[in-house]
Amino acid sequence: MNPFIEELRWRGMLQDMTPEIEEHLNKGTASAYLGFDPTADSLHIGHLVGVMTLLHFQRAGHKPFALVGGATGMIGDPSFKSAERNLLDKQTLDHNVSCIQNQLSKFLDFKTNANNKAELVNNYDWMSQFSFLDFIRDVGKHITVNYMMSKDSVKRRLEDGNGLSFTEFSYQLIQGYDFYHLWKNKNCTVQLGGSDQWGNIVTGTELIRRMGGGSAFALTVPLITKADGSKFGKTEGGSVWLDPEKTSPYAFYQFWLNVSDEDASKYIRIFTTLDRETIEALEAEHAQAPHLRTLQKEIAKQVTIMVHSQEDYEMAVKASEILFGKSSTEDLAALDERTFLQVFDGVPQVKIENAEYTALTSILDLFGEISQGVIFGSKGEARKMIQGGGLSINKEKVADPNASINFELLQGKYLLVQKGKKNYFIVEIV
RNA sequence: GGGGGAAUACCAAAGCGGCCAACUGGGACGGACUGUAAAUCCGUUGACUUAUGUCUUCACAGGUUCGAAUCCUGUUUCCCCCA
Repeated sequence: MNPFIEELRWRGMLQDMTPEIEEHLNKGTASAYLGFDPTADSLHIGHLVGVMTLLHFQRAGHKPFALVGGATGMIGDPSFKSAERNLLDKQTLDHNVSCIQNQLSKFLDFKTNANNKAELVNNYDWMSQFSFLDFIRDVGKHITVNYMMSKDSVKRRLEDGNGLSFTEFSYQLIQGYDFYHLWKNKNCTVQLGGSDQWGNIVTGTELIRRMGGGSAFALTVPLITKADGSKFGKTEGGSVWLDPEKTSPYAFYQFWLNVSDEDASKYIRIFTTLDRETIEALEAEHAQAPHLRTLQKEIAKQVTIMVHSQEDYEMAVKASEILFGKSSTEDLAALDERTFLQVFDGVPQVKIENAEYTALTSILDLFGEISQGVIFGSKGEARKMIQGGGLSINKEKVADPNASINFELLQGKYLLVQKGKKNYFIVEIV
């Protein structure tokens, strides 16, 4: 029985672990690391699982290392990818590394005076010191190719005929060496990671045994899935990023709010730090009145606040109420301009000259060339949508495409156009 | 190498001289219902337009015909059978 492992277990975050890890963690403060691949200049919500794992580790009194793969990112992990990766150039990589480091610093406690202060490391710092010859002599010598080829991640690539380059093949050695390096220099005895990392991690423990004669441990977290089988963390717009420039706090909040009931129980355990009693109480509440979506709201709240801020959360709630609640034209008109623009941050905008606007004779004309195809590709398309009852302006449904234009402009200059349920556009009359 | 078959819109799949911008299913997009859900039901789905219209489509290039996705010739690709 180890508190950290128990915590992961009831949260459904335990996939696999090496045999003696519990006894090891029970001995006192241990150190563990978890790696992040700098494939982009922001983390996305998939990475959050790793972040939470480290967070629980630190909360259990242990010392977490967040490793950003400045070196491994140059190679590309073959794990469960179907094809060879494109390599990023050094400059992009540097940029990505610093962005990700910056984001990570928000989640773990890097400032505490306690001895389990979180630390940020970059494997480029030690890997870049290595010459190729030194590496293959000092590290490569300890691991056989047979061993490396027996990994599922490599086997799969060999079997499906696409093959993999020597570069990607050697990935597990680099990652394995990271573990050895941290074990040797930072007394880091545990590596945490997603279940797809198991093979790489074990190569690390193997290296530690052979090169250092020591023992080290591994624990993996399951891959996050969705009940309907589609990929977790994706929306029509692509990944859900932690960077507010890439995914607005509003969109971020919405993502969590739209999680299905089946997934909500699972996610609230993984992505929030709420304790077991609280979660079970929320689940009971949710079961009583599923339409209130208690679980989704709580997840969305917790995660939005953790990743963004209290203010961003409140703004997202406000925006959601306006966009999806029973708000009316009056409610819209009552917003001050600042709030209005914040709520509709990221919504596509069209600017129309006042003279042109007043010259329009029918609603349909608004979607002709004057709006540059932003809202509709053509007038015919707009007409169909209006006839299908799918268009609202200022929250009021437009029924007749030929009706004349007679809208109250919000803030004296905006029109809020809604296409379908979730697509909003702002027309600004200038 | 010989013989046979197929190529249709995002996908699958009908059509086999005019009634075909092309049945139907899936997907996508809208609507109703609902919990900003699932299930269900309804509508749209070549383009532009809103007239009861024009234009561009049924592998590609030619041809027959008043008229072709439908017939003929050639080309390309794919599948099957025999060697």
